[in-house]
Order: sequence, then C-alpha cells, then structure tokens
Amino acid sequence: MGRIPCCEKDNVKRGQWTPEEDNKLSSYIAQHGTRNWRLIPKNAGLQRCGKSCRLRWTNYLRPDLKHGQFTVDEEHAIVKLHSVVGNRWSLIAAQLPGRTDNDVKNHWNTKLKKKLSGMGIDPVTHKPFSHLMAEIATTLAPPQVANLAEAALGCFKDEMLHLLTKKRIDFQLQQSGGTSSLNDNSAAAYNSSKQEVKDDTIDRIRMGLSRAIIQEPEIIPSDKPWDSTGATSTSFVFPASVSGFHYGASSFGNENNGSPWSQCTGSTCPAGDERGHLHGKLKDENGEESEGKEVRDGSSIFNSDCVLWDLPSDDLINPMV
DNA sequence: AAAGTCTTCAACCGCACGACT
DNA sequence: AAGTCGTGCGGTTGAAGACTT
Repeated sequence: MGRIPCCEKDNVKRGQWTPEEDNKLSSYIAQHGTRNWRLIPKNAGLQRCGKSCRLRWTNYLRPDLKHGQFTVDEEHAIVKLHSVVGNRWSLIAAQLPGRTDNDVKNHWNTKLKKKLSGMGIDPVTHKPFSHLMAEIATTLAPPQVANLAEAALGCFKDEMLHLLTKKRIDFQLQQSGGTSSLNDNSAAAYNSSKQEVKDDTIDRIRMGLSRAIIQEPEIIPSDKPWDSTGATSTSFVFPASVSGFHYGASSFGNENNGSPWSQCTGSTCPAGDERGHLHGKLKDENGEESEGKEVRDGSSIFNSDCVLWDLPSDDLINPMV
C-alpha cells in the first residue's frame, strides 16, 4: 500500500512562482503561520502543492533569508563543515545564518567543488589528489598501481589536456609580444604547439602520477587514518610533491592565515568515510559509542567530546542542541 | 548577430523519519 | 504493531541568463 500523494498533481501549478503567488503565500503565512502545509495552498487561494509552498517559503520568501553572494568567510565555513559532515546541507546551512540548505548545496556544486578541484583537492574526501593516489598505492601491489595509474590517466587525460593546452597557448601568446589575433601562421603554430603540448603533457602527467604513487606519504598512523575514536587535531604532513597544500585562506582570497580553516587539511578527518559521509560511530551523551545509525540532527557531531578538525562547538553559530 | 555551450539556481522528486492514531 | 500524515532532507532537473564561438 503506497502512501497517498501530498496533492492532486493534475490540479496544481508547477514551475516558477509569480510575484502574485508570492504575495498570497507571504501574507497568508504572516497571518496564520506555517502550520499544516497541506492546507496552506488551499486556504491561501493558491493552486500549488503544499510541498511546493513550503519550499518556496523556506528557500526564498522567509524574511530572515540572506540573498546574494556568499562571503569568503561563509565559503570557508562551508568547506570546513563539509569536510566534517559531508553532504548534510541542512547541518551546514544551520551554521550560516540566512542561508538555506538549497543555497549551500547549489553553491557547493557550482563553485566550491570546482575551486577545491582547482586547488588539487578532492572535494569528496578533502584530500589532495596526489595524496589519495599515494595512499591507494601503499595498499596495492606494483602491477595494480600501474593499472590504476593508467586508469586515472584515462579518466583525467582529456580534461587535463584541455586545461593545460589552453594555459600554455595563452602563455605563448602573451610571450609573443601580445599579438592576440591568430593569423594563418600563428594558427599553424597553434596547431603544432597543440600537438606538442599534448605529447609533452601526457609525459608530465605520467611523471606526476608516478611520483605521487612512489612517494611515501608522511602521514599519521596509517592503520586507521579515519579512526574517530582517537580523534586528534594532528596535522597531516604532506610529501614534498604536495607541499603547500592547505585550505589556505589566501586561496580563497582571504589573508586570514591564522584561521582554523587553514589548518583543516582533510586527511585526518575523523568523521568521514570515503564518500564524505559520517561513520556511524559517534559518542552518545554517556560517552558510549553508538554504531551504525547516523544521527539525523547532527547534534552529537558538534557536541561530542571528540574534537573535530579544530572546530570547537563554541565556534558554531547554531550548536543544534 | 546568431547559434551553440556553459553556468546558475529555483524547483521538483522520492525517500526517510518521527509523531500520532 | 501497523498505518497514516506532516515534514525534512539530499539528489536531480530544467529554464533562463551569461558567455563563447
């Protein structure tokens, strides 16, 4: 027996909300509050599904919402919180006044993910790509490592070639005295250099991957890098090939180098698994580990004795008690 | 200027959970 | 205990605008 739908789909309007609909909903909620979303559209004279009304209110019409660009501080907070709780947007949004889970999710997917990738950091694990490769390589036999490198090369080759080629061409054009228009000769040069870049780039990628794999990472006890019980704020020491990596404030256009943000390196994240999700092991209020079931409101994440990522609960705007 | 591609973000969908009966 | 209901959540979609060719 399935549950009945929240509304008659044939009789409800979908898509963009009009200012008139917004007014109707806002003024109804101002008068009657937000009890029983199923009845709200009917009573407010809207041909909308209750769920749609709730979404419109919580994500757009609520008077306490902040519209517009995310600040650098907000971005730092999002990435830092994401490294702890993963894709739990409502938890993250709860720490950012005036932002909704939808806002945070959209901003993450459209901007922050790319930013991190651009910095050489895997946005899922919050580890540097090269470190991931090194970490995997330590658990594989050499033939498997070679296969992995080949596979990785296949996956990223096109994208990397595109980026590297573009950069190189731009650089060459700059070097050639700023002649920006491509005449026949320069077009030929472009094409030949493109080929040259392609070959050269593959070699460079191969070398980079090999280095990443061969290099022994100086990491915290490798037997249980994700262990939540022994959580410390130990900083991860990256091999030389990835030195300089950090969620540096300057990388996000902020000079606040002393921020806890810049210390969050991802590799010691005690709470995430390989997909950025939380482990079930969290301490309950009695200090007992509770395994398996994730805590939906996340309160135990931020209030547990376990210090996560230099993120003391005092720093949190909404401790979600 | 037009066509094609990319990016953004509001809105939708289905699922899960807790409260209630 | 089982079913129903209201709500919250995270993933996905698609329209619209921005950008590139």
